[in-house]
Amino acid sequence: MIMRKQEAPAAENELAKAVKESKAPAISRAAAVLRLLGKSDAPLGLQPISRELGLVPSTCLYVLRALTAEELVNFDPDTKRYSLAAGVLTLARGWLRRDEFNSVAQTPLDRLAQKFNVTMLGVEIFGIDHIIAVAVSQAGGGFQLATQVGSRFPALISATGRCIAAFGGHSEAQLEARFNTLRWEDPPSFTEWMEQVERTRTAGFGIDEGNYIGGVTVLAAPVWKAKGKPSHALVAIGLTAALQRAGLPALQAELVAAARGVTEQLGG
Amino acid sequence: MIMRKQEAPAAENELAKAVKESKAPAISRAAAVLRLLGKSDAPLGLQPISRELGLVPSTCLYVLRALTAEELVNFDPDTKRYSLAAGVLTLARGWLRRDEFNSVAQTPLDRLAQKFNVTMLGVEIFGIDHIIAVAVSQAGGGFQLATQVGSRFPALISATGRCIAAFGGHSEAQLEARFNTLRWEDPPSFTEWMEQVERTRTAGFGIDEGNYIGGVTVLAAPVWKAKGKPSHALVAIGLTAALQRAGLPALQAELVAAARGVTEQLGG
DNA sequence: GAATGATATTCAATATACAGAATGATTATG
DNA sequence: CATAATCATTCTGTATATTGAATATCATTC
Repeated sequence: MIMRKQEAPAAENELAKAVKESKAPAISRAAAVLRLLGKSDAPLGLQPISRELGLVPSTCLYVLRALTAEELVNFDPDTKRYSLAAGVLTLARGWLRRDEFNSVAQTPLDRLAQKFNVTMLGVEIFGIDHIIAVAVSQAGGGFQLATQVGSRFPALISATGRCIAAFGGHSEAQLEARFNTLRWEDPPSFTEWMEQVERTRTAGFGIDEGNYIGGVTVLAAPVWKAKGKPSHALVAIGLTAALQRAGLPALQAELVAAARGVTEQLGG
Repeated sequence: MIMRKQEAPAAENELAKAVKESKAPAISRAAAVLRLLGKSDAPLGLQPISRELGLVPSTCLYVLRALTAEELVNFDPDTKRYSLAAGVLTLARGWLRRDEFNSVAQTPLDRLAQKFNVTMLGVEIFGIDHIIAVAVSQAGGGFQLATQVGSRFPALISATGRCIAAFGGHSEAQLEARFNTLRWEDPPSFTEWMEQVERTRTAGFGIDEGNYIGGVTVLAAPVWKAKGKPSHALVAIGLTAALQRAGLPALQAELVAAARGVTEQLGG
């Protein structure tokens, strides 16, 4: 009996390509396993992992064992389930310690969060594909948001997206293709959005008023590490109503000024 | 001409062993590279990396390329230097999101940090070898300490060490061997220390008064995820003088109570 | 500015990591 | 409780990842 594979799980195709093209395929597999375990809400057994990633179980087992030996993965011998281990935190700490943007941006983020009682993010931009929150500051203490560091978002979403569209040097065709994949709570039309992008270019900051999340306003100002495309952005997030009381124009001005300050400190 | 290798760098021997014994040696190499880049204060070129880890340059290059493709490593084409990339943050976020201890412990940590104006840590215990800070709370806002998540310490150091010695079920010979490798600012003798360990066993918490760091008092109370050895600990850190004013006995009692509460929530 | 040293990168032979089948171990089911 | 079904794990031949030498590229020194 001959059967064709019914459908390939999302992660499988990319991974297969990465494995083929790399001269160290085990590393691509390992990274895929780590990401899968990071996404999963519960520890996973060998089979679900290998199935989801399209890996041969025996190969997958060796990968998991190697990762366990490196303390990047935890193995529970009773349930035979795997999960991320605390070792990944140590790597993250190494990154935080050394990232220039992170150390330079933290102070202004804290200041603006305090002054305007908003949540502030510093994000790193990865082309037109996605952005990652690399620094967070939140008024009122609440430490739970610290875990948001490392969050990934589509590049073109919300206020940061308008900045990337405005300053990233991408063609309108590219932008539209990407734009159509986005999920908003209250989506703007592409032409509306392009107008806003145009305004972002002249104003020097992007604004999202309830598109991404209803009742929430997001501001973003680009930061340059070097000439060319912006490498990072400073982001302010607050309830639309509260922001209007706190003085939106003042926040806009200070956000842009802070982004310019960070850019200068980074030598951009 | 025949030459013997002069001396093996610290990391090299362990790595060589891990590579030999694993069925996925590329993963051990990748992990070693990531850790090296995490420790380094500046981006590194191919040669320094391969030299330090005892890897063949071409192999090392392939490892770095694979890690770069996975966005765990950044490559600067101008300087040809490698550094950690923000991808490691995303992994860490996956861990933080899902770790049971982390989510259960954060609230009591925040509460104690506020009430006694101390820095609170939640640490995960990795046998007699080392511990990793997995949660942090600090009074007075100061966000810079958030980057301390992921820090590694020797298991037997300071107050946590007394807990691990008291409840970990290790033999005195094991303990003494490890103890002798520790670095303290004001080292206790082994017999002094064993007395303190004994007291820790009866009191249910460990205390370090200026041994680890002069003028700083550290308290630690063990947390059990399952019967047997403690899996985590809650740690309070403060200036000795300030702690005495704030009421050390009260903090001790509340710390032990909090640890017991966390243990219960974890089903230990 | 030529020459030297160091570095990154490609290339071809081979030791070995990996795929797939076979075996144990464990859990579900009638 | 027996039997099936699923899962984790060991085993073995082979495609290939790794190695070490060769080449290319860059920086440094005289």
